[in-house]
Parts: sequence; structure tokens; C-alpha cells
Amino acid sequence: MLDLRYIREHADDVREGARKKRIPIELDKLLALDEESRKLTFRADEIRAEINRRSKEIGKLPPEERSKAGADVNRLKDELKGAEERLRALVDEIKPLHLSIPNVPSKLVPEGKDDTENVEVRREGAVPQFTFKPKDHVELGESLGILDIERGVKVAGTRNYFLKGDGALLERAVLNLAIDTMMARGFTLLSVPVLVRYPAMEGTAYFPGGEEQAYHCEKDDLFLAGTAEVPVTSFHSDEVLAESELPKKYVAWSYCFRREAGAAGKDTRGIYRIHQFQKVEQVIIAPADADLSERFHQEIVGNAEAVLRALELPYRIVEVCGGDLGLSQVRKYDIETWMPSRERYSETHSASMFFDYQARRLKLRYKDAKAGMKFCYTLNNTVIASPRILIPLLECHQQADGSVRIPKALQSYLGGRDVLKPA
RNA sequence: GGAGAGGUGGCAGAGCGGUCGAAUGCGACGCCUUGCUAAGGCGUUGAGCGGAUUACAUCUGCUCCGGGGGUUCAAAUCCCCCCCUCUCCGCCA
Repeated sequence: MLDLRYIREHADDVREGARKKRIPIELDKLLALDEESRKLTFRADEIRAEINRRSKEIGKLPPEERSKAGADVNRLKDELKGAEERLRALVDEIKPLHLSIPNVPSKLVPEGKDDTENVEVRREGAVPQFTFKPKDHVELGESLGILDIERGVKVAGTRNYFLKGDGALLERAVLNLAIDTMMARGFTLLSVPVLVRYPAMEGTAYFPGGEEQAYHCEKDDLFLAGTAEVPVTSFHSDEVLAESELPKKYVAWSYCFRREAGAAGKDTRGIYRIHQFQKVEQVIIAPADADLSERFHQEIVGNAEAVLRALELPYRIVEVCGGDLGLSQVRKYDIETWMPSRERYSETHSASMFFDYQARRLKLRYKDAKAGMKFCYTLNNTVIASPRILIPLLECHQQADGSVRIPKALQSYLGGRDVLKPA
């Protein structure tokens, strides 16, 4: 959510930003309604001031004169009631328009209509060249006896899976490597609730709009978060932090739940797109400073890269173009890791920068000694998400004999083993 | 699930229907005292939305004591509904 005053005073930037994001907005209507609402508010304030003034005088009157004076005030109150009713209607009309105004993308965001026009920033690591016919992760998982999709579907329905033995161990190893890397880099580990209330979903800008993607426990009116970003960014909601506490850097491991509504038939093979997965997520709550946010943005991308490098996986960094940016983002990098079976780089990480768009909704503020109350700036990025990351991990490190090499950094998490062999 | 208590400023915590945006304490900030530190003294300090001037500070109006409704000329204070939190008991990983 953008500040209405900002929208008023920077209408051209807002309009241009929405165009760049290919998001239709009704800015003129919003501005006209806002203007009307401000005028009406002013009028209502005047009436209220008069009522307050007279009420105070009545308090000083002898009791027998009070009822007559009160009658005059009641006439004013009738007038006020009318103004308030119109004002309420206006606010109801303004709110959805206001919420649908997208955050203004950075000047650095490239033009483009959708993800096909994202801009590659750079590539790291060599794409593996196989001298044999490589298997995909489903075949590898089965032959190694570590992945069981059939039983996952039997027990939990489509887009579900079991990891078994070394598969489960491998997943745990990857997650632990990610967590340890982040803690070494000064991030505080949080264990978080994933079943959250509406305001957390709304505050992080998943709602309204994303309701169809979230599992809803109706009996308790709670939602299963699709990412730890939701509880972590909400951690300090409704709080006023001291400037000296910032930035807050958190890393959290959590299960993530996504309904994948509307994705029927898409990415159905294997464990690329599933309903439940585990993710280590990094979140930074920063002071309101655009340059600083840019720096943190680079930092959280760098953190994810460190993990990918440790996993010895080839990847590329992509700058997401305007048309592929969400409502709330100022700028976003995706990291795409090479997946041999898909014969392309595919998204494994997403690093978003929001400025105060989330913080404003979450009432996440800090007190600046000089300028007073300010909304924080928030950022987040994946550190690692499993089992999606197991796809490149298994596929890239497979060997001719059907075994899979374990990268050095992972070995200590797997009892020192350097290879997984078929049964 | 049963019973009770409570939701007030950055935090803790008072609050008689009008003089309450709200005592007090802590914290923060400024100044002073002291060789440094520690400690002490004095003072300042809520937020949101408008308006004026046009500066970046000042002045001014309104709203806000969990949320919504009601009573009243006047509500933090009285009434109703909802939400949330805590305590005890029961059940339980």
C-alpha cells in the first residue's frame, strides 16, 4: 500500500509505474474521490469543532438551561450525521482503489511484458556436459530409492511425495547448510508459526488477491502460509522499533503450503511444483533508505549464491521486468538454477525489495531521532527451497553409473559420505 | 471444553460522565553537575488525518484509550455485540 499523500503528489510516477508493471489502475477516479473526501472531511471537522465548543459551554451552564442549549447541538449533529454517511460511502469506494495501486518499480527495472522478457544479469558455474544419457530427478530418485511420488499421491493426493532414507537426509542436509550459512552471516534464526491470521497475510500483501493460493482452515479462520516471509515479516508488526535496532536480519526455516490453484496441468512431472515444501527464508527489516535497501538486496542475493556455490550448482541471476513484478515489489531478482531435465535454468529463488509497501500495511515502524516515526523497509529472499533444489542437485551431480556425487560442503551433514549409490 | 480477569502512549501502569490526549514510573532526547565512568539535577517527549503559512519549523482543527454500535448537550469512564490476551481447571504432543 502506498501513502495516499504520496500518490496525490506523485501521480505521474504512480501512473508510469503501473504502466511499467502492466497493472491497470483507476488513478483519476481515486484522486477525484480523494479530493472530495478531503473536502468533506474538512467540513465535518468544522461541524464537530462547533459541537465540541458548545458542549463545553453547556457544562458551565446551570442545569435548567442545559436542555434548551442541547437541542441546538442536536440540530448540528443531524447535519454531521449526513456528512459522515457520505464520507463513509466515499471511504468504502476509495479503499479498494487505493489497495490496488501498485508500488512504484525502481528506475532500474527493465521494460517487459512477462517473464519471457526478464533480463539475465549474469551466469555462474558451468552447465554440466554429460557423456551419457542423463536421467531426470524422478528416475534418479526412484533408482536411488529416495523419492516416492506414487505413495505421496496415495496418501495426500496429487502434487505430494515422500522422501525416504538418503533422500530425507539429503533434504535435511541442504536445509541445515542453508541455515548454518545464514547464521554465520549474522542472521537470527527464527522458528515460526505457519498457521497465521488474516492480518499477517494481508500485511505481507498476499491478501487480498491471493486467497485462492492459500489453504484456509475455516473452523479457526487461520491460513497456512506459503512462505516464512509471512510470519517473519509480521514478527514486528504493530510495533515501533528503535532506529538503533535496525536492520533486523532474520532467517527462518518452515514448511510452506500452496494450493497451486489454476496451475492444473502445469509442471506436473516430478517435484518441481508441489503443495508442501520446506524453505529457508531470509528477511531484512531495514530503515527507510532506498540506497541501503539496494545494498541489502545485493546482500541477500549474495547469501543465496553462497549456498548455491557450496552446492556446486550452475545458476543465473535474472532481473525481473516490469510486467512480471508483483503489486508490492519495487525490484526483484530471481535466481534460476540449471535443471538438466528441463534443459534450462528454472526459478529456485526470488529476492524482493518492497520499500515500505508491506511495513505500511503491517504498521511496522521505527522511531528516527530526527525525523520521527517512519515505516521500515522490508526485503526477503529464498535461501534454499526443497525439494525443488533437489532437482538440480540430483540431476547435475549424477554420474554414468547412476550414482550421485555429494558436494563437499554437504558431506559433513551426511556422515562424511561423498556419493549416493543405487540400491 | 469449563470458570474468571483484562485490553489505555515507545514500554509498564493509574484514571470521579465535562477542567483527560490522559497521572506516575521506565525508556528516549536536550541541558546542567561531577576528572572519566557510574550516579544525580532540571527540562522536553503519543499517533493518524486535514487546513494555514511556507517552511522542513511554526500555528490551527478533527480523530484515536482493542473493534463496531448505543445512551448523553458531553464517554477512556455507562449499556450491547464482536475480536484478542492472560490466569485457573480439564484434556493432550
